[in-house]
Amino acid sequence: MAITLNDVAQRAGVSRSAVSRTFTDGASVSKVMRQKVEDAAIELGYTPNFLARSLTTRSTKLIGLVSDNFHNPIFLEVFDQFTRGLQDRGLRPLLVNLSETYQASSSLRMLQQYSVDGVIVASSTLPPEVSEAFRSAGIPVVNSFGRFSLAPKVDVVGIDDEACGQIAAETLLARGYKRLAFLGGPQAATSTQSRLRGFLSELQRAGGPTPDITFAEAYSFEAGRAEMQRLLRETTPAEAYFCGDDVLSIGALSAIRDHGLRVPEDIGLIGVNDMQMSGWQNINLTTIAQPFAEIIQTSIDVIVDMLHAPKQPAQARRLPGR
Amino acid sequence: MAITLNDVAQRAGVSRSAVSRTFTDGASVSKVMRQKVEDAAIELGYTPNFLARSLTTRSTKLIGLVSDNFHNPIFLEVFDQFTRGLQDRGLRPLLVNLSETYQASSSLRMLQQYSVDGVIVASSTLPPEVSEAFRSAGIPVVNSFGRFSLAPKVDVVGIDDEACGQIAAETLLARGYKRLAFLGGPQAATSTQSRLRGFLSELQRAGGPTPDITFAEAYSFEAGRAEMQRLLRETTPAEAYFCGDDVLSIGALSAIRDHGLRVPEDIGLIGVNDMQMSGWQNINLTTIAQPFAEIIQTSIDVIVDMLHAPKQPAQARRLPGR
DNA sequence: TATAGCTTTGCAACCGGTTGCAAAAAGTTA
DNA sequence: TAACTTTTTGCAACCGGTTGCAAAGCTATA
Repeated sequence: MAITLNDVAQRAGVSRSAVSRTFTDGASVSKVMRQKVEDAAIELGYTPNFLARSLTTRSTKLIGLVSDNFHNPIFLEVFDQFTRGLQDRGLRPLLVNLSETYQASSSLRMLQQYSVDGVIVASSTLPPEVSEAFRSAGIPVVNSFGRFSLAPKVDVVGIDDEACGQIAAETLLARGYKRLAFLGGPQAATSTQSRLRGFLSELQRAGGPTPDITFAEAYSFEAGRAEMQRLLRETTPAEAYFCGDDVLSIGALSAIRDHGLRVPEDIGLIGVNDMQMSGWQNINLTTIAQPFAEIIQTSIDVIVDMLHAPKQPAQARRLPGR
Repeated sequence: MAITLNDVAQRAGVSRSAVSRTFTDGASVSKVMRQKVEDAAIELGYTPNFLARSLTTRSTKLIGLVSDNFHNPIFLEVFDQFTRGLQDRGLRPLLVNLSETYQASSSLRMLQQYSVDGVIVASSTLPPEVSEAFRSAGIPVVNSFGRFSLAPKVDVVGIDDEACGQIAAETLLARGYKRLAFLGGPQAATSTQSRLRGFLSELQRAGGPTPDITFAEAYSFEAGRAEMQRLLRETTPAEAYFCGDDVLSIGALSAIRDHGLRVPEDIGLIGVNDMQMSGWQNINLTTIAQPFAEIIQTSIDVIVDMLHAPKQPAQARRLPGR
């Protein structure tokens, strides 16, 4: 069926090792030998089998890309950049979609079976145990968009959620809003908690009044809309809201406009993520940009480093938004 | 390093083949043997190496998922469903992001090197040659969201673009609009052309006037907005527009509203795709739903069938929107 | 021309599995 | 208990590559 090393060796009238060596860089082959082999290879249309090779070299160039976030549009950009970044370095993303039906534990076993060289867990919501399981199985792993910690068990690259909260407070205050409020994502999420912490500390520093604090059920349009509707109906709305993320903000925005109020004149609003669509003129949301490109680049750098020098102590990095 | 077949065999005091057989279903192993092996395997934490196995079984369960569409938010849903569908059937998606820097030809070679069992090309814009290259290399391939053809060289599963155009005309006419217009995606795209054809034929059947026809530069917000702005400025706008897709429509929508006109009172608008966000209350777009789930399911079914019975004649399927 | 030193090549074992085949073990039947 | 089936098991070859080692080939030097 497919052309193998043997076929080429036979065709070129040389040994199998000779063929192998011409396709391994750094191996010693003479000019004439290389020529003979390459001619035969081209003639037959030979391509070395990476998987067979990986058996002895113990490197598949396969990287597990594990995520559970297939609903927030921002993640399409994330996948785009991850796949390109990996491809550029000759690595191949094996995509794993974690869900209720496909659990982290089976993904670990699966990725082990495929001898991936490393794993990138790209998710802001998966618990750290998921990444840790890979590490204790001896697979290099980095947790992108994971939560920051001073003594992380695995390498983490994420945004600085506290800084986000500070920027939000700063920006809203600078624009003249006084009575601010926090409309977070799910209360249990650490990203929510960290952003809240940063938001509060900056407010305190600036001497502003304590903000109202509520949480939406999820990082989704519907949740943001529902919560803002409730706020407008049941409370005296604040002058400006710091919302959990852009999708949430857009939901809140729709509720505010439906209520006959204008943004930013009547109510201020600031989101997080700087998704493409936040800039669309009919949405036009003020938002804190996450350094997606940097996070992804750094994550890839980290995993690549680990491939060469495994078992450094884990390190958590957080990059500031703007 | 990792636990291998040999380790388990030794630990259990049996032959290598015995171990292999306990992990191959359909092989003949006695109760006691199986027990001994499984005990040893659990004790050592053994997982069979899929890649080594694939060498002899000639099946990797790897499926290349090739796309160039990492910007239209609808594709996040597409990737979500593809990955889940493949996982459910024990297949593993190897993601390939085609772009200027990563060409189709190198992806073919790469996927060959990884001995993928099959390839799904998920794109409405890639030329058929891309899929055809896989087929002529002997790799089972299906082109999802590809263009329909009566004598296709590879299997295609896509929407019925002509039917889309008809539905659009029907719907707009039924809602009382008379002077319709077509605001398509890129003129060169066959999807654009087919939708136009269906749109025209239905208008003709219904005896409506010939519509104005223009094209946007791309399937994007900016392109839709720019083209609609031009139309509002330079022409007498039609009563209703059939737009290339949802993102385009949302761009057009924003232009219309900025121009002080209301949808649907002043101008009608209908898109294609039924993206999640089209239903968001502050967008609220009328749109033709594509049967994404069916297309993806069918694509997977087709590729799975090919794995078992390769080399059926290629067939193009098109599923109607609604 | 003989010798030393470096480069190139092939042999054979190995990576972690599978599988056809024949021998061994177990189960049936008379 | 013997003869015959059927099931289970191990041996050894193989999948498509890589690589340590020693022999062979070359070049340079004396």
